[in-house]
Amino acid sequence: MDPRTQSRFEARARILKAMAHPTRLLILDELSREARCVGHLQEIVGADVSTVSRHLAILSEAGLVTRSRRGNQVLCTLTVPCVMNFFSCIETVLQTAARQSIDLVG
Amino acid sequence: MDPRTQSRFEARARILKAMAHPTRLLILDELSREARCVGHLQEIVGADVSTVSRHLAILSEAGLVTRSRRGNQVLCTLTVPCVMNFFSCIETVLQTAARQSIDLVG
DNA sequence: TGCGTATTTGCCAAATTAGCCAAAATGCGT
DNA sequence: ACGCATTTTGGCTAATTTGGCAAATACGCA
Repeated sequence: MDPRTQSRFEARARILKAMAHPTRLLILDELSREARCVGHLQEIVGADVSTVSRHLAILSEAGLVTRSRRGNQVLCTLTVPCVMNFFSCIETVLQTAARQSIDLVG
Repeated sequence: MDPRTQSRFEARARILKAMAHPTRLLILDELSREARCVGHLQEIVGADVSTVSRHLAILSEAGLVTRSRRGNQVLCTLTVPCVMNFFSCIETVLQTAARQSIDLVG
């Protein structure tokens, strides 16, 4: 395969991989409404702060979230808001799957 | 956290996780153009057939691809074409990241 | 039934991921 | 400089993912 094509798919996969975790999706969802500091996100997520910090590092590395110091704390911002649009499509996938299950049963 | 919210994010994450692999993205990309059998996809991917079959199983389980027997072979179809739309947004993420790198250097 | 082609599954080793605790940073206020 | 609040990193373990080979399965055809 064309190595350029190869690396384009790898780049895309890296971003999807960064999103592909319930906690990280929750974080993205929250940040799509408003920029938040790590502590706030931790409350929502309900896991160890270190865990949340690691998730944020992953999102940051993928370019989805930007972290900036605000004195004592770190403010997290969604860099590319459009990522949330994808979920309307995702829902379609889920609904299609559900409908097919119903078809099988009925 | 609300368990209903929890499981909604888990469902979304499962789908993203299924997409989050270069080979599987390549397969989805190919299928977005035309339905293909496993052997054809294997040629494009260039990995062991068993590996491709496993990737297809993952995509199928996520509800992204449907597999149906056509005599000797298995035809793979993209169930929800809109998944490919996401990539325009992904490209935005990549470009934003690239632009920021340039800003840092320049 | 037996053969050849197409696809899936069992099994295994290597690599990656996720989560927590403890420890280190980072920055504010005194 | 010191204590306090906030965030990140080191180190560890358990679980998951990936990929290939070999074996099994599914199907069409003679």
